[in-house]
Amino acid sequence: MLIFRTVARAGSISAGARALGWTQPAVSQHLQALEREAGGPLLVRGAGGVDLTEAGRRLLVHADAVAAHLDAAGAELDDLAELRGGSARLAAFPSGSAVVVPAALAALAAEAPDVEVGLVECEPPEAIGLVRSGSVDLALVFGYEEDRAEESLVAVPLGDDPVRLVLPPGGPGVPRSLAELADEPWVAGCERCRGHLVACAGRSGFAPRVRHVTDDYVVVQALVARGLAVAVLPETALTAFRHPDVRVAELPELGSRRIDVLHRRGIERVPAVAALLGALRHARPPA
Amino acid sequence: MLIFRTVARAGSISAGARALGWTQPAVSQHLQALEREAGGPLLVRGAGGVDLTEAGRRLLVHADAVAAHLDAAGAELDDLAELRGGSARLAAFPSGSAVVVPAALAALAAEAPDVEVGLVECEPPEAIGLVRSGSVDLALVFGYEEDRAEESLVAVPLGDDPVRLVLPPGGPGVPRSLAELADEPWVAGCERCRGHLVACAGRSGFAPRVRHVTDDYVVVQALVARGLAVAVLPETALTAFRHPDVRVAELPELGSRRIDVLHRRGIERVPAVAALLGALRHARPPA
DNA sequence: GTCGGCCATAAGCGATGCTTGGGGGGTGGA
DNA sequence: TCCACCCCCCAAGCATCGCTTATGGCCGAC
Repeated sequence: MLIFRTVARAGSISAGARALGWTQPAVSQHLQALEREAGGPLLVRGAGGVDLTEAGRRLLVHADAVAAHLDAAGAELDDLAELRGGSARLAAFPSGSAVVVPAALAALAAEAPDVEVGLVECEPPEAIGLVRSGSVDLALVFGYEEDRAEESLVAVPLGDDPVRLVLPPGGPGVPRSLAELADEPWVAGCERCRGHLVACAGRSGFAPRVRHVTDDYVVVQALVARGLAVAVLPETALTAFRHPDVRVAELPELGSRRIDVLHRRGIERVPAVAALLGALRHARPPA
Repeated sequence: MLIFRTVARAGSISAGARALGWTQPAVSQHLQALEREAGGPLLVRGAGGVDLTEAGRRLLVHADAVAAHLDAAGAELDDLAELRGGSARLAAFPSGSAVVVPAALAALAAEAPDVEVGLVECEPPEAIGLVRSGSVDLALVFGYEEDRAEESLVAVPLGDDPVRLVLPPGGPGVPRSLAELADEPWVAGCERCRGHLVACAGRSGFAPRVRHVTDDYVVVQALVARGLAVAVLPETALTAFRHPDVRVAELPELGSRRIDVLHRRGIERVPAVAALLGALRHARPPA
């Protein structure tokens, strides 16, 4: 149909063929095929070119409209491919939303200002559900050694986030091992973080007394700052917010949590998603 | 692109293939090709089917529009092919316009009421020009033996139109040959008709004295009815109008004129034109 | 764990669709 | 009037395209 359009504009089959870079019989055959399925002649072959029949004139109107839509579609797809538009949706856990995501989004906005990114803050289990259902494209999640990786989703490692000890102010020095804190009351976070604490404590031979439960790292530090408990928090959470009164100690046995970006297989080839993923990786290079 | 549309509606490549009556790999390959020229993924393959990417959703909008235009074009072309619309333009000489054309148009209107026919009344030379330039599709023309056929145009014979002698009332019987009228004053018509008269007279050994010139057969008969001249007129003109006072005589040596429909090669396959041509042939079957 | 659905890949082969070569037809100029 | 050019169609050859069958990976459900 686009061939027909070219010929109609050129005024002759030969001229149309030249415009298309083809030979004249090729174009002629296409037009014959088109006329066959149209059920009647579309153009009258005459001296010095062709004239459109009424059917041809009607078809030309639609052919122009189709060509316009094809052009528009091509332009839109080009825009998307070259990041002059498009969007990506991201789910991220709280401290990641506070540290990694703003940096990544700022970098992405600088290099691709027309890409729109939507953020949903939620804990990893929910984030995984959102990725599976297609509600978001990427999920910034964390996991500990004891957590097993999500199958059927692609995990892009963004590095390790070491877990730190968070102690009240003015205490008696820094403990050398977790076992020294066996009798302290604890603040624990979400289920997975609590699991990690319990696992580490178990390796040190005790079961922590979890007195407070909150996954809000500001609340955790507020409690610790008042001397009501001790806690562990990942480095990232402490980067996001650091209460001036708490003391932070490194303790190798606390290990670290993995920070990954999860996504469905294949979606990483969507330009806007790829750009966001790249920005996230750049904001936190794999350790 | 229409394949993509089907798949997007069906929700999976396999379902789309079933809807199209194809196999799954065929559809899959088409989509890969489409994604290749789109420059990015259009759909994300996942469990239980595919989800559209943003590019896919945008493309789908245009694909729907394109499909709508294709459907509309198909419907219009079907209408034209089956005579539920369309038009044809006809040029015809005066007496033909008065006799053959109305009959043909009435018959055509009865069997294809939605076909519009435009009539231009003019003499054959002008009609031929209109056909050549494409201003009309068909031309009802006449010609005598001495006129040569138009080259490069198709002539469909509609029969012969015998030439009659038109005599004033109350004359002395019917002449047995044209030579008996050698001394009469004549009314002659258009150039070709006058040429035919002169040729016939020449074969009878005289040159007619042409006193009046008009190609209007009503005027011719009015002059003859008043006894001002004698004339020849084709049978068709006398069918269109017959002055009550003139006498009409058959004279074999006057011969006849051919009545043809002329058209450009190929245009007879346009449905509306074919219908009009058929109606003309039916209204005046070839003699 | 196994089954069933979904998708991708690979190989085979018929069909599509391009090309070159030749001929008919019409027009304009020598 | 004839020739030359341009237009188009037709036929044959052949590469490519595109569909098919067959197979394997992946995932979710029973």
